Amino acid sequence: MPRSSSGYQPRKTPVQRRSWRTRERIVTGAARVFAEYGYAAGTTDRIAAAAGLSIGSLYQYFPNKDAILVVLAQAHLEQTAEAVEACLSRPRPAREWLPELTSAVIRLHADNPRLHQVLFEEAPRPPQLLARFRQVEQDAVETAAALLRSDPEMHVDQPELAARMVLATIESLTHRFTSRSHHLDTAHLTNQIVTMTTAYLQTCRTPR
Amino acid sequence: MPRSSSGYQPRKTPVQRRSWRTRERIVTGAARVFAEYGYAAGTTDRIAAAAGLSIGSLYQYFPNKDAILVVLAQAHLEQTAEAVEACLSRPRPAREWLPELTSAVIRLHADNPRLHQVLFEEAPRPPQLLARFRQVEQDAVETAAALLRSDPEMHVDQPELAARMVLATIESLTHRFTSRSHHLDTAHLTNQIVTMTTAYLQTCRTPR
DNA sequence: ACCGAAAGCGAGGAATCCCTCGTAGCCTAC
DNA sequence: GTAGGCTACGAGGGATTCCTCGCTTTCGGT
Repeated sequence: MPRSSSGYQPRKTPVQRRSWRTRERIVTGAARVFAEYGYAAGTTDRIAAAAGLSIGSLYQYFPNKDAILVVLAQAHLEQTAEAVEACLSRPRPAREWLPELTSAVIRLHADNPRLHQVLFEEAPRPPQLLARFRQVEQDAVETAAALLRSDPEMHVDQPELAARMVLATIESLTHRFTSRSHHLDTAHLTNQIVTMTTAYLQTCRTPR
Repeated sequence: MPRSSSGYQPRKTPVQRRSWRTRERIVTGAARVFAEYGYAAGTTDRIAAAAGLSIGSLYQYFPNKDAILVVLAQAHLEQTAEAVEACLSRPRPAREWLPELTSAVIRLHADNPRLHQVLFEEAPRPPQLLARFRQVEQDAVETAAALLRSDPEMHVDQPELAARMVLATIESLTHRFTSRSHHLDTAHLTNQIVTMTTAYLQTCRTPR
């Protein structure tokens, strides 16, 4: 728990080129430390050491430990939002965007599953982060629902519900099969998730 | 992190009736505290207070904080194993056991989702617990695969893989939709999960 | 009623951990 | 070249947590 002043804003904005690099070193070092030690044992001392930095310098850039975690989490969140945007921005049938989106989500997580687990499950998520999280999720659901509604090959009964289920399935199964070692390679996993969600969507056809 | 002697065995076995009740008070108190405060802030002091007990007495029954958590987690694990056993013990079509199993899993989690989240995601899971976890999972997969193989209404191509996907989907979606408040009531959630997994299984038919 | 053992008590030791603050080095603009 | 701000340092304060240990209270059989 942070004992210091509240807030997660950066303490000072770097002006010299040197300090920009230092900030980057802290963030990437923190990613390594959190992934290896988890949240609780990922101490600020360790993060500073991993960044090749003194503890005092670290606190020139971040007001507290959680602020570093927030930066990491937000980066992942924005990456995800971008991927969703890229897959769902233009209208096209689910047959096209479903495999693409699944593959993108898996790719985003295959990178460093343990870190994501720490960021979004183990660590405490500040309200600010949670709000953005929900927003990205809600946007994705609404966009996907719209695509389903105008899908010429697919007539699902309740697009909102179907979209939520499909997106939840993609993300949940991705988390599950990348975090623990279930020896399911990326290609097979993508295949299985696409099979499952496609089958589901086809079952949700409106009876006519 | 535990500073004390390693191991998670109970420190002493109760002999008087009084102490059996005390042990129970500790476990139920810990469940409340972990659910409310999470793992890190669920201190042994708080647990002792919730159990109406002094900290010293608590350590007469458990060698360290994690040992209490292990008891809670194992209880849930065994409950799950029983539910799986009850649903998959005798051969019958997926049409019958799939809704039953889904409903049972959801019922087990609807109880206290926050506690399960703490037990299996937030808290560190000792190897002993992880081993049992994998064993229960593997048993369930193998049993379900056997059922799928002998299912007269369903001819899935790779029963092992299909069973793993189905079970993973049931558990993952249950966790997801019970932990965060997604205003999906139990009945609808069951329905959706059954729809999804059934649709998946029917897609996995062996071409003949 | 008595006694040995079981159960209960809680102040405090030892170990971390987060973060501050006084000090020292470095860089850029002039 | 030098002044003044920007960056880096790291010992240690303050807070928190897990767990121990010496002592007291309660129980159950005789």
